[in-house]
Amino acid sequence: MLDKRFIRENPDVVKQAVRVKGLDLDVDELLQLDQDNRKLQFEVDQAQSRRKSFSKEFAKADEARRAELRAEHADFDTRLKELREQLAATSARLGELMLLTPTVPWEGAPVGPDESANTVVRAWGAPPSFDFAPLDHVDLAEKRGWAEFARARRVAGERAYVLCGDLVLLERALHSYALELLRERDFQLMAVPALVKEAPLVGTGMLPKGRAEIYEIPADDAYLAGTAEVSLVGLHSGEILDAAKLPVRYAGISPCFRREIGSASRDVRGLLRVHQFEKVEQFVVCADDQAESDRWHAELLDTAETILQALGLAYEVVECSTGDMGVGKYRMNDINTWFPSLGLYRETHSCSSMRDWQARRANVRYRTADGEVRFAYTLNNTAVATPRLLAALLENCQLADARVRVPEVLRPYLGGRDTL
RNA sequence: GGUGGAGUCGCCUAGUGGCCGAGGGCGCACGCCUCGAAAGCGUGUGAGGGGGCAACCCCUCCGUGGGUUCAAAUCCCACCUCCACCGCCA
Repeated sequence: MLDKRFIRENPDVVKQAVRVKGLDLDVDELLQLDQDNRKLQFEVDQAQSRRKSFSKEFAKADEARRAELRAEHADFDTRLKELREQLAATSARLGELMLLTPTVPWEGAPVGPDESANTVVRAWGAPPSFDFAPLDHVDLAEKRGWAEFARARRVAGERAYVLCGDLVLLERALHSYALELLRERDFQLMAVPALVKEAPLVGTGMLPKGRAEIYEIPADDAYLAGTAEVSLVGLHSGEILDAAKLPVRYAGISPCFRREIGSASRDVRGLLRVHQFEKVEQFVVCADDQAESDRWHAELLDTAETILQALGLAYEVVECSTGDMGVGKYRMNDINTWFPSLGLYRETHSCSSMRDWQARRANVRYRTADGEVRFAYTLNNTAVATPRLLAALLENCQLADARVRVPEVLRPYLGGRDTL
């Protein structure tokens, strides 16, 4: 969501953002509605003001005068009611459009319709070379008795999986390592709800646009969140934070649920694209200062890269194009990790700067030292999302005999074992 | 699942239809006093929207949404959250 004043003053900038992001939003309609809405608001305010003085007079009036006033009121109230209805209609429509307004992307983002326009900004590590025929993560896991797919699907349908034995421990190890790293970097560890109400989903920007992607539980007016970000933003919804409390840094861990409705029959094999997964998410609320936000963006990226480097996984950092980054994002960098079985890099992390787009929706503000109330900036990035990263780890660290070498940083969480 | 109680300006609290245009206390800020501070005294103390060149003015907000009424923090309905107890349960 954007500042209405900004839209009024920079309609062309907003239109340009709508265009490069490939969105469907009529900015002129929005501006017209905004103008209509303000006019109506003004009229309603004035009518309301008169009505108040009527009521005061009524309290002091005698019966004869009261009858007169009642008669005058009848007309007046009809008109006020009409005005109110018009105002409700325009402001509801305006609100809908406001929820679709995009963050203006940073000038460095490649302009393009989708991920095909993304560019690689740097790469780290070399894909491993094997002197044996490496297995893909599915074959490897099944060979070791570490996963069940057919049976899992009997229980939970397509894209379901069961992790078994050491793979359960390895998954935990990845999360434990990520949480510990983030704790050392002054992030507050948070285990948050995945079962959430509608409001935080709207607040984060997952709704209304992403409705098809979210599991809904209508009986309880609830949803299953696709990321811990939903709860983390929601925690501060409606608050005015003390500037001294900023930046707020969270490492949120939660199960995540995605319907993958647009991915029918894509990546149906294995652990790459599943409906339920486990993720440690990095999340920051900071002051509305672009330079500071940029620093946090870099730090969130650095933490993710530190994790991948510590795991010894080759990756590339991608600058996401305007068409790929989504409505609310100012800047987005994906990190793609090497998957030997695919022979390519696949997304394992996604780092986003939202400016105040999310904070405006969720109404997260802060008070500056001189008492001014402002919307905060928010950022987020994956730390570790499993089982996708688990699959990468298996494939990259496999040995000729189908054992898996454990990266050193995970060994403390696996009883010191160097292979599984 | 059931029963009862409660949600007011950062915190506590007053408020049972018009004197609430929300009072008081705490906290906070500024001033007086003081060598300095504390205490004391005084003044101020929310958010959002709109109008005006401006000083300033108007409207909305007492958990949320409806309703009754000329008029709602106050009455009615629904929902949300919290507290207590009962039942069930990891």
